[in-house]
Amino acid sequence: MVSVDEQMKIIAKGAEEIIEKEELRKKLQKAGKEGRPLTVKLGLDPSAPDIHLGHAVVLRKIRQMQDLGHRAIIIIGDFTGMIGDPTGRSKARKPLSREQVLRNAKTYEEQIFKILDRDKTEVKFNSEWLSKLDFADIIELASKCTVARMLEREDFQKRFSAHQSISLHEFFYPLMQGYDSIVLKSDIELGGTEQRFNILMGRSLQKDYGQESQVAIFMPLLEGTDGIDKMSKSLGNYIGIYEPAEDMYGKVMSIPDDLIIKYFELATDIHPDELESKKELLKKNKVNPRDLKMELAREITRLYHGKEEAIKAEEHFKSVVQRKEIPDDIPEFAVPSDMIENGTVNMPPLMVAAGLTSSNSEGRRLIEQGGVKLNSTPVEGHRDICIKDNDILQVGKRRFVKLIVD
RNA sequence: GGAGGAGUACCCAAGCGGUCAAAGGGGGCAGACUGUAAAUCUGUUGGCUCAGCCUUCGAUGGUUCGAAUCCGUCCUCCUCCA
Repeated sequence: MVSVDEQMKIIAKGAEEIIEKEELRKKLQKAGKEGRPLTVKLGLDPSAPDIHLGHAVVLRKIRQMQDLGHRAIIIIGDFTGMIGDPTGRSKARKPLSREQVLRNAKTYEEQIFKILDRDKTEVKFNSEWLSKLDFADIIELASKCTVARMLEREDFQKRFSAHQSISLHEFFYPLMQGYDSIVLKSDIELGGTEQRFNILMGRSLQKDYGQESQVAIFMPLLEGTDGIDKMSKSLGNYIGIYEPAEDMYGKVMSIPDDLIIKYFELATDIHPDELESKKELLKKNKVNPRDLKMELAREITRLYHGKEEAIKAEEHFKSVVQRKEIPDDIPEFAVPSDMIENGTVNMPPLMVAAGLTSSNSEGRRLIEQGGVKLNSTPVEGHRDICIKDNDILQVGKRRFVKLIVD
């Protein structure tokens, strides 16, 4: 069994805030003595089913706790999903349809086990208990929270003072999420910082229902590859956990240098001591940030694709990006015979046909800018370009096609 | 229900009768450089059979030699009042 101090250290790595640290220590001590695991709860809102490294921050933290012997309960908020979390919203969310929720939930389930330990995880839908509450139960639950307390929330506050509508049922979102904690008797609940209100509600509700309060652990938001905004699919700055190893590696290499440590902290499972030594190396300029970033890219890729794939992705990066070589496995494109005339070809339409560009004009521009290469030689002019079987056509740094000519 | 305002390219945003394929910024892409697909610098960013032509400024119908710009109708969004 790992010592309590060591556990505290690992759990605290990267966490923005833990409420309360001392309670956590006591829980860990007690659990250690009784030889039982702690129950860690994470609620997932079934509205965005594509998991990227940003979502993975909390999941990784849970995985770290699982590796310390604790167990996780993942709540798929199928019932709460019908209300929609009002957090950060300036308007009431559109409720999701029943089918939509179920479909998303299923996708989630498939994805989370790329990170979590299946043997130490239980997945539950909160409709299981929430749909069974009768009106008297709901009144009792609602009596535990005052209107003033509810309105403390910044998002409600704003909407209220701006005279925007807040439906009563939106007040129930935090209550329901808190009720989940009561049913599960959770010891710890994890969430992003934006979950502060909801998770703290769980703490006070558990106390009201005669339970020991859960410890709240808040994880910070992870910035996307642009280094500015939080990672999100709609901003296009995300690294999905299902992306091919090469893309994942490359995308990590494209993050700004000053995010390297944060990524190590939040997107990998490396030990806190190791993290410290990396910080130290970087601070004292004892390491080239590039090398550290390559290590990061390898580590993240390894987590989702395994060691072998990660090494391959690194090799690919070194050869294609650093040494500007041509990779081995290039997709082939059979050039339609009607595009060839006396062994020559009109280049822009060929690039469109091969899926390298989206219009002839774009292709022309790229050629003029020297971004198109045939067998490593920049293409000059658009028409009457000689091609032969097995020629390598390259657009930009990393789009390649092998031309097949009969 | 009443009164005003706004809808412009991937996004934000200027333009308010011709010189507008439409300023500027962001983002994207490419090139150079480098210690990286970091940073920095430069170029580029509707389409085509490309010194020319075609289609675009919420939709539609007008006025005009000529409209993103003026007028009518419609749609969507915002603000204020009730």
